[in-house]
Amino acid sequence: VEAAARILEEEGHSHFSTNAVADRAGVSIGSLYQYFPGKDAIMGALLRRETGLLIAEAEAALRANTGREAIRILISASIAHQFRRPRLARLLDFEEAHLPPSPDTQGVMLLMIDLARQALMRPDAPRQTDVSVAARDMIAIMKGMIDTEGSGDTPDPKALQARVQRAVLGYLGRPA
Amino acid sequence: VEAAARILEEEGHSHFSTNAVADRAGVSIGSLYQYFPGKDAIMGALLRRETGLLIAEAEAALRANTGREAIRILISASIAHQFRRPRLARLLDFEEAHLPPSPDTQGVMLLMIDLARQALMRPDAPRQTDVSVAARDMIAIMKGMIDTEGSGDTPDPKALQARVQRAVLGYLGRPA
Amino acid sequence: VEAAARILEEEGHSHFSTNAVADRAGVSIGSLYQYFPGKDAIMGALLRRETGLLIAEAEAALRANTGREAIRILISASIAHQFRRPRLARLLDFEEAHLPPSPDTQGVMLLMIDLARQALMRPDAPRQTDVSVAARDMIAIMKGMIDTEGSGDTPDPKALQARVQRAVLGYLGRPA
Amino acid sequence: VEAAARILEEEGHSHFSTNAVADRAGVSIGSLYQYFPGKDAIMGALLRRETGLLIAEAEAALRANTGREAIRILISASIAHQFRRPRLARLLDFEEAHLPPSPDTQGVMLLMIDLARQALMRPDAPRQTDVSVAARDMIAIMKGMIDTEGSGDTPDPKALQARVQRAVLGYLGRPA
DNA sequence: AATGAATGAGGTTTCATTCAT
DNA sequence: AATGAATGAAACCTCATTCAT
Repeated sequence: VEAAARILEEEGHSHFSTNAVADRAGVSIGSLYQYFPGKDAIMGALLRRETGLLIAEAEAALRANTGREAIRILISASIAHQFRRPRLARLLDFEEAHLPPSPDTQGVMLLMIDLARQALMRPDAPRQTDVSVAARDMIAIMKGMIDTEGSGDTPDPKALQARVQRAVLGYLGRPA
Repeated sequence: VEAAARILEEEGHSHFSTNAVADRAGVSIGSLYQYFPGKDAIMGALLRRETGLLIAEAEAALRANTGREAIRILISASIAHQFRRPRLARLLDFEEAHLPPSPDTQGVMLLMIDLARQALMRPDAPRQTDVSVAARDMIAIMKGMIDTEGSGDTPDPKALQARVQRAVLGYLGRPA
Repeated sequence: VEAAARILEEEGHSHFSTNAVADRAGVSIGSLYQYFPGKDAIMGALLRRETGLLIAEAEAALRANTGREAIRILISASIAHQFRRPRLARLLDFEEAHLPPSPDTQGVMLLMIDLARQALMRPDAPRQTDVSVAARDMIAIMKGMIDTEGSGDTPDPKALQARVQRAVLGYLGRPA
Repeated sequence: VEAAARILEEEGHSHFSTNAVADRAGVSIGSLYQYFPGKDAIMGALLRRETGLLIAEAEAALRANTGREAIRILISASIAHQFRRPRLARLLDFEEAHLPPSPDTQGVMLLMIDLARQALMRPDAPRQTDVSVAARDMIAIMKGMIDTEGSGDTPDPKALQARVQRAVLGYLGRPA
């Protein structure tokens, strides 16, 4: 799985082949197929591994004391996720969107939206006309900003966090 | 080029092959190679063609009377672009981000950011500490929201325009 | 198709691969796939080609003047088929029996049985209690004897014809 | 060996792999290779095991009182063999014919022919011009009919025995 | 200028066999 | 004696590209 991750981030989507993964991992192609039923399964395992930490951190938002705190956690979890392995995170984002839907892999975006919705229903959160739509927009804003910053070459997580919060709270605080 | 577009939006990335494009276009593969040096060149031409209208519409922002009007135009141009051919726009977005960077193809994002910057420098626009950063964020927010809405199945350009404006103006109007 | 035939008869079933066929035919593997959609299609084409003459000759039985003459024709067509390319005929027999059933390829045996039935319904043919069963048995007897002789090393079509006729007429002439 | 048999008859020739056999047998692939030198050896052992009973029953023909009785025994032994495990018998038939010839495995047919010859030399058997040829034809007829019936879906051993006897005795009783 | 047959590197996957444990 | 992870040749097939016509 780590071999797959490295190929994706260092060589890009088009060099991601089962042979390349086996080579990188230092095992034979036959061994690769003893642990994964096929190419997609490798992608799937990588996706699950990479999103695992994001999900775990994002779910900490559920245990926050306030809605604003929950939102902060969602943002910082997303930023941390993106900054751990920027190129990889972006490529996997695309895979997630274009893979055959499955509860296992397709769900990160939906889960994030759901967490956002729960945060927005806290009493201290800015009241929204349609919480579902607001949650979706919120995640979309975060994603857009974090992805864009991630592709730049002078990433600054601290500053990014401040700006994303500004955007999200600006959106939420403004009447629809 | 139109054949390439149709294959992408109807059959997806994995069916996009030079032979398929030639077939769709009703010409021989040989002829295809007399007009394009290779597969990437076809993608590039499509990318330029598709972003052409977006750029033209977005540049109308330069001729707006006010900064707010310019921002509205940038947003509506982006939404119109996305809604013209939703699937195609999303796929090309990915290609744009992952193709070998070239001034020709990678430039749309940069151009949009530049237009946003000019809009933010109008006297009536909300004053920003760092106009370049704000312009980049603004475009990132737009992109994020428009892309996400585009993947849903009940797209509503009018409502989307309102929400994107809410997000952008919310961000811009809030102190950094 | 001829390359496929030669591989089967000279090297056997286990050496029959798309690469081997392409090699034998003196073309690249890519070219092979421009003419056949897959491995099975090559087998299918070979099967049709090889059984074509058998069927044509066997159908001459329909135009025979008497039932006995029709039977003679069925036998001689089968023998001629087997003696043209003995090993190939035997291997294709197996393929026919084990390929996914399709009217195109599965039908030879059934067609032969049907022709036999029509022959048995001629007025001069030995009367049978159950013509369908007799026809099936008749073809089975022919097949068994011709296959066995074909795998020997001193094949003698003339003598074989006489013996198969003896077997078939012996069976038909004997009360059930 | 029984695992091999089950795979062949339940899943067919294409699922017959050493790993599958080991799995079915509930042993490791390593253990399999301690008892059999290779894949072919497994096939060979199965072939010998399956033909063992056929041979034993067929050899009872030697102890029959009359030639006609011996012939009846040969036929019923063959039918019993086919009906015990129809699909398996047919698949092994093919293997037998296409494996590298060896006295061990290729011999069943020859043995049957020899038994038939001995039966034909009994005083009460229909006199034949060439006993060897007649014996070979006799076995070929039996094989052809039994194999064909075996591939149908309404097998009836009793009726088949009657028809095979009719064919064999019809052949033997008719002047060459 | 147009054609499309031909090419072959390279992709995914299977499976008979080995060998360190 | 038993295990099963590891191997890699080889199978099927695709597709970007070339080039003689």
